[in-house]
Amino acid sequence: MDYRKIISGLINDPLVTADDIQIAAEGHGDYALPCFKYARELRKAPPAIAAEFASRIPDNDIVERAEVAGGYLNFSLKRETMVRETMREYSDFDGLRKANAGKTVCIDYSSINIAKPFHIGHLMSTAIGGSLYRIYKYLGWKAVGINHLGDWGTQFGKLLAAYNEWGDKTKKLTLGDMLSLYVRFTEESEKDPALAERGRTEFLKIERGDAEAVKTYELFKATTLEEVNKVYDRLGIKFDSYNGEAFYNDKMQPIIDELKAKGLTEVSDGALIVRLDDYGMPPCLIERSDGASLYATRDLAAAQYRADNYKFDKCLYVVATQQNLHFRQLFKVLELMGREWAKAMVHVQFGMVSYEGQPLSTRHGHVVFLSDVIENSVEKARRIIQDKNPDLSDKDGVAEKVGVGAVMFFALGTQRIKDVDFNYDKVLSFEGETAPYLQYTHARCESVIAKGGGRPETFEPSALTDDEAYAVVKMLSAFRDTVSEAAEKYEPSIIARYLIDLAQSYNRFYIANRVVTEDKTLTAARLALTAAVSDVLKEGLKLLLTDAPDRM
RNA sequence: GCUCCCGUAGUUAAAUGGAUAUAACAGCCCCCUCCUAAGGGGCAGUUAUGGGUUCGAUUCCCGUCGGGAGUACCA
Repeated sequence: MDYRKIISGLINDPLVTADDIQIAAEGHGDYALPCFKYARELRKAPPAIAAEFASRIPDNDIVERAEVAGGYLNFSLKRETMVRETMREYSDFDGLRKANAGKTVCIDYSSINIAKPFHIGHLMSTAIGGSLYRIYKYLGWKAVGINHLGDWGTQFGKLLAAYNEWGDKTKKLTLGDMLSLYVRFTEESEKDPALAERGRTEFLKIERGDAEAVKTYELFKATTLEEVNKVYDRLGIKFDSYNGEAFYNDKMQPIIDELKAKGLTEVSDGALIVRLDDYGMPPCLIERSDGASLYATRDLAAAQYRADNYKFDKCLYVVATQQNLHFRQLFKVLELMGREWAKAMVHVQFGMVSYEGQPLSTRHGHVVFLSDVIENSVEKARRIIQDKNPDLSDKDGVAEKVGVGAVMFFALGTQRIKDVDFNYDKVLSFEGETAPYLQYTHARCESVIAKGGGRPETFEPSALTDDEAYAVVKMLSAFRDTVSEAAEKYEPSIIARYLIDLAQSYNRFYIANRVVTEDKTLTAARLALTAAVSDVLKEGLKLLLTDAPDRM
């Protein structure tokens, strides 16, 4: 039910629209209409206007009473009606899903580099993108998850040279091996120019399709993906495409030709550029003076490929805020090329990740591996379970869910634009506004439901009109709008905030009231409320890449 | 220099232009003979700064200060 629309309809004044109705402040009923802005037009004081509106409201099934408070008109709903309606429809997404059926969203996220460690710098893109992927799917979109691999460039020639020189071919290659080979190559090639030259020639071999070189390059790629996929599996992250830089190698020329044909390019200092002075941006580099393609060229080709193959309605790039200029340039060039779909592209940016106040640096060893973070978090969860609930069955399974949840919430709990300084104290905090708190509340609900004999078939809405229960019902009624808003703003943290508020309201209810009592009617109603909270917590957490165990 | 982003309790964060700015963590104090205390309650403590727009500004606009990022052949 859209209460704003209903209330504005009851007032029935051309000046008052549904958007004017807002959620009332604490202790002022359910909805409120500030009447200040009508004062000029109606030439009356706001309180008088509020009183006038109040007097017009006919008897109805929705609004219990309308009270004037200063310049506000406050509405209290008929709680029983509100409870009945909310409990019937709080999790009904059919309308939304129908409206979104047939829409496609491409989400470029995680986008790791081959042969580089998977560290906490990749956490944000992976978590935000993975969450958005689930949110859009939940709302009925077709989502295409794209891991735009960093799998091309001269560094692979260097790595290949290093591997041929020092690599132990008898052992199974690991990501760690590749990292140390690369570091060693960088160090030794500073002293030995011949080595640097070998790196270049090895890369040429890959480019030209030399069978041996390509085979080793594929080994690097497969090895990286194999290790990284273990982390993705733990996090429940999925991709529909791993087409990365290498994939677009042969797809850039048509774009370059078109840019030239349309007169958008010029040659400057030997490089091919698109001037963007008119838009307050530095030029977009298309080709280096030696003829090689660049980042932007590849991304133009990738965008075209996605438009052609997925026919997206939206195309999201979940990439750090540092690359803001690159994406503004990219979108502008596409627009200048006349691509209608350019305005459907969004850079979903997020803040810098640092570690103990210092920027992350693979070269300086100032990194934290994501798998280590997850392992530490799961380990801490295991200790807490051992301490608090040693008889729990499937301790490892629960520890895994709680540990992973804590890490995901660290990434998804606050607005993505905020910079984050990674520290273990924060990630490993399991109290207060955290995933374990939400999981705990969910487990508490499930435990109560089990004690009460399961989920009731029917219940009496009038038994949930006390303040604590009603506050929970109001939270439940906001679930659908919350998920929609998170999708519209590309902001999973909106769901995280919401779940915290929901859990807090339920925990207050739980402390103030006994659910399972002698009173059958009351018990059924409270169990129904508990079940609803439990379901929303579970569904909501899933959207945040977190599983909620039934016991913990 | 120019462009973009961010400044809210000690700390980390909330708040479609609305009422007394809301939580969590840390601190102090309470609550398990009672459905999971990973919980609940209480105390204390905040909008960088100067203007402007508005009935009303944490929110919008301009300036200042502070922090971060980017700024031609890396991605």
